[in-house]
Amino acid sequence: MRSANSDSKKKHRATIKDVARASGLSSATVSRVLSGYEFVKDGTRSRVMEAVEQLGYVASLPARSLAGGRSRIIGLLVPNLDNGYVGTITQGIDKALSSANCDLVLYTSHRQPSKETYYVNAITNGITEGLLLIAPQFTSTYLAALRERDFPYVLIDQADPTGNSGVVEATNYQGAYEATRYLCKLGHTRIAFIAGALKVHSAAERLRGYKAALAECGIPSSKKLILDGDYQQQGGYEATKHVLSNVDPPPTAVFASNDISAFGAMDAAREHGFSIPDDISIVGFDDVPQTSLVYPKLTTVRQPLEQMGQAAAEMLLERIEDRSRPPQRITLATHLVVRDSCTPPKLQRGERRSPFTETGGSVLPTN
Amino acid sequence: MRSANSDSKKKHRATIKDVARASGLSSATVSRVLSGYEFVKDGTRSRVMEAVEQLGYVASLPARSLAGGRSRIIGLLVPNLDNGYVGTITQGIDKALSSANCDLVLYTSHRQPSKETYYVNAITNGITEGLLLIAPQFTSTYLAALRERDFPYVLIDQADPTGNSGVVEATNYQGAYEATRYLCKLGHTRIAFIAGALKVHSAAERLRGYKAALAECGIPSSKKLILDGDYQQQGGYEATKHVLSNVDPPPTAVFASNDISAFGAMDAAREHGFSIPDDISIVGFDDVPQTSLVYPKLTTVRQPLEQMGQAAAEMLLERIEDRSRPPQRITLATHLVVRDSCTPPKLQRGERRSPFTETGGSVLPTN
DNA sequence: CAGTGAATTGAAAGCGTTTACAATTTGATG
DNA sequence: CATCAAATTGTAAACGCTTTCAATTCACTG
Repeated sequence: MRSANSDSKKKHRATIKDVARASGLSSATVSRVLSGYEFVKDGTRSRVMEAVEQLGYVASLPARSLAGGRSRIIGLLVPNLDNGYVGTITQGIDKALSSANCDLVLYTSHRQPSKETYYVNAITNGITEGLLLIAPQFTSTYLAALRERDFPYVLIDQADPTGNSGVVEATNYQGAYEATRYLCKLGHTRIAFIAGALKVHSAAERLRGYKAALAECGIPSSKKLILDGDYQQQGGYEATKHVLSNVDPPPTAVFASNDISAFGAMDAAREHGFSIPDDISIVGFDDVPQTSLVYPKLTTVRQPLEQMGQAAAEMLLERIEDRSRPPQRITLATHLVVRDSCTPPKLQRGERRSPFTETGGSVLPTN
Repeated sequence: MRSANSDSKKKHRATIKDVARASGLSSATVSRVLSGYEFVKDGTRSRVMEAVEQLGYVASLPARSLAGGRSRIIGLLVPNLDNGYVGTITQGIDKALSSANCDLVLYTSHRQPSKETYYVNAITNGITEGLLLIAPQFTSTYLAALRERDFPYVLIDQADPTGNSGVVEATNYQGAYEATRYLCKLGHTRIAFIAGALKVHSAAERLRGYKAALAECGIPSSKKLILDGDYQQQGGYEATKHVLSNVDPPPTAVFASNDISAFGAMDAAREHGFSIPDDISIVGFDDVPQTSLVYPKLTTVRQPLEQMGQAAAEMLLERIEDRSRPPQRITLATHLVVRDSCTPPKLQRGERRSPFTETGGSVLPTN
């Protein structure tokens, strides 16, 4: 109604045929030029490019991928978006993908809580060439379907029990070990541990690291100090609340399986009248951006989230190029980042300072 | 190589023809059933559904959208992902989209810094049915291209100068006005303002609100107290650093155009030896999740980010359904959320407390 | 029981690419 | 100059779906 073009005809976007016509070639040749085929005359190539430029032509994604070409779209399955964790990883993914000229489709895993398989079906039947999964909980359901389709995917911060998947993770065991050891060396002997969702591989590894460090420092690990958690702030809060009111004497330090639950622990400690770090030391895991926003700044184990995202995206791209390549596993190093949330414990009546007092390990300078 | 199927043949995913064959109908009928066409016999419908179920059939997205069907994919153009701002909005978008059974393709705007138009071309030629833009800076370039294609889109937290776009935003002017007024009523008379990137509409509005409140409270606004900012933490830090060292007497309060730059202001204030809120009050804008993580908890103007995302997604969906619908504009209310970062100013020698002392306005209870 | 319009289904034409396959050119060789 | 392989381009067949168009079937009406 409101159009008043000279040519009339609703302006259709340019198709490959338009380019072919404009350059006096066949659409096959145009396609070849555009997909970088080798055997095209230079003159032809430039004629095509000129027409493309002039018409503002961009290939239709659906058509291209229907015809078997590459869609250059990668799927990303995330559990949520509200904390920096996923955002930071995604940043890395985006970096790698944008240099490979790929786009990202976001899937949130809460979406079809029941029928995961259907969901995976939907993803793999889409325009997506591959899938990145950030710390998925239901690996078994997903992975079976994915592999059955021979669909390229990479797990981020989660292991595949069968070991058949591409995986990018960090040294969870080692990181937890170092953090716990750090607390021991500060003189803490009652160190509570807030576990993550234990079906997630990283959570189990961190627990292992915690126990190992305790053992090495000659501190018996106590069931009462190992608390259930779920990687959420609320969970960290409740666990800490519980341990402070029910365990006597209370722990002098809390090692939370991730930063988010460490934030919850901080809340609970303060609510309990404890000041951080004077009355209780707190350590987190991940080093999400918020760690240096909280007060006091949180000492934590840095997981190179952005790099992990980047590495995973690159791995996926390689798998897409070469389907035969066997699944790799990349483990990136974690580092303890010492900030302001830890200090040696106050001595209670009758307590002696533990023999470990030097600091050690691969400790990064304060940030 | 490793397959051992009875039928052999690399297992192709089921197509519509397979379903047709399995149900003894034509693919046209299957298509009709699947797209909810009205005039299909109940018996037919159930035969189709059965076959679909049995084969685990999911329609191919590329094929469907090539053929003119709906792809149910929405594009989202974001400036970045590292702060909670975008994440929270996206959460809302995701909520609305998932109830409409749509997926999300993520585009980051830094990607093609030079040729935006090409970028828009690429987006609109893709599988995307519509586009959501979060606070885009280069509206003019984008919008022209978008409108020329008659491509449905909605702006979030950014206005279109020409007023031809669907827009979802918050009461920026009003929010800034209330926050400033709140500071005035606490007794502050030297209130610094850290501006946002002024090409973003919201930033300009917030500045307007600040000035208006000052005027109403009879406080002359001073150029020296209006600082350049860019909505980034670093910018807030530098602006505050600057104003504290170069303006005498220094401001007793800082109103930052968004939370992120308020965090920067907090850093700078502390670095300058000021304690918050005793020596200086600070107010932010947005109410990102981090606000209650920082110490002291930040008093801020809450922008209903999640709701904004949701509203925008819904608006876009409507526009897609009915292209003729004129562009709407939704403005959601902001509220001042009082936390711990503000207090009446300490009186300097010779100063009198300002006449405004009651609190007022639409103030939400502390959180 | 013929007639009529609605309900129901099928056949086949695209949608815009990619990609065998085939045809034509070109260049070098003998 | 004939010959052969390589280089270059075109033709046309998919890809898997939606959607006209037409055909068939139904349910009534008169």
